[in-house]
Amino acid sequence: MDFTLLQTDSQSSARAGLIQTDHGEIETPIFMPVGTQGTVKAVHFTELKADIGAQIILGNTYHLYLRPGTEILEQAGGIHKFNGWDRPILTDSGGFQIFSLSENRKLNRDGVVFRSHIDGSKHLFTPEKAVDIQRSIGADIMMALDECTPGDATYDYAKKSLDLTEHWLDRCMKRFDETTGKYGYLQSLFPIVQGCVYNDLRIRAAENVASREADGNAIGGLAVGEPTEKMYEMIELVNAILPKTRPRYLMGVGTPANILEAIERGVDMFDCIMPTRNGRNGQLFTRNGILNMRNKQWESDFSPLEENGASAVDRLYTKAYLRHLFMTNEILALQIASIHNLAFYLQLVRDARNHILKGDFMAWKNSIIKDIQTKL
RNA sequence: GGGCGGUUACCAGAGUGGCCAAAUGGGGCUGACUGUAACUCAGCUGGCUUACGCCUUCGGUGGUUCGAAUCCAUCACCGCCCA
Repeated sequence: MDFTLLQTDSQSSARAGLIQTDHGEIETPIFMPVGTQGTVKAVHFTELKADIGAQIILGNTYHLYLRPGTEILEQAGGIHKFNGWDRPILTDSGGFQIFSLSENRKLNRDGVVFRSHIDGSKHLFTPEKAVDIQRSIGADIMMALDECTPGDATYDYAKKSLDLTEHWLDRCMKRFDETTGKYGYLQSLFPIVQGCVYNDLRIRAAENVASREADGNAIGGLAVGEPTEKMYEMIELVNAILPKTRPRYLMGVGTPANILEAIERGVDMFDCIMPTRNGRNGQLFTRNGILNMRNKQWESDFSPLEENGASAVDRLYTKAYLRHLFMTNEILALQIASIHNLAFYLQLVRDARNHILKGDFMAWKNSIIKDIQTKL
């Protein structure tokens, strides 16, 4: 994997770049739709490419390991052959599930034992195994196994958590170096900066990660309960340390405003379930803020979903019709909302990139922030 | 004409003397969702009120009772059966 830094903004830390993988190029800043189980929920790949312009999507190690399992994925010849997505794929390691499924797991220095949310069976994930599974899945970008530390963790907990993540990182890197891809193309491994909201921990974590000279670096453990301003502070702190010559991936973030603020602070890659999950739950992200499509106010609003929206669905369907589809629990509602939201997100980062290249990123960003008036 | 059953909030439908402004489901309104156990979850859904609380309700009217959605009488309407 290669990264070319094309432009750095003169008034901020925003960057425009190009990632090259064996499955194609990724223009940064980029937003990566989340496809946990090997599918971006409710969205076809044809739409993902044509309407949305997705360049890379996510998968999840924990979920793909449980179903369909590595055996099937290997038989298929890797995730790309299995699901038919021929562009880059990034897999999260299962570190987020340590956070989100905390009721169903036990942590120790060796790894994490998950009790399956499907059948209750127990599964040990070690750092080595997380790499092995991701080799079997065949992601272009693999993530190191980390503990996603809750945003409200105490200093003592955050420090112990970081100790564990750093210990696991040693082992992930070692396993990564000892193994190769199974399907004839190169895979990269991104280490992850943790440290919660504590400056000294974040600095230590960023220095540790920077020293690995990985193909790219990630910032994790943000937007998990800490104040938004703290999140921005941590991004600034960490990006001052992470190498400029490598892409920086802010994991799991966020709202449109979060993404613009993070781009300003030098982040290149994003993923978040918001456009898809919130879309399925009736929420539309637009240039003029957030719309809850179940609200009565759209009942007889026959205007397009969004004037000058980024995708075909914006012109094909009216607000009143989409509201009707949500109210009647029609599957098409989920599809339209997901496509709209993802197209909005991809357009947002595409615009950001163009304005960075053009040299007027900050002025553009400030006007957008004003327009979207996100509730978060 | 006779017999039986029924009439409860937007709908369906529990409740058959006090713990009932009334279960539950649907519908409706609003909100939440940040590396996806999520087409999910939460609140509200008679009136006034931030709340406490107060007021008006269970087809109509009139009774019995300390107290009625619940018991009695009667009227109205609906359904089924017999003639």
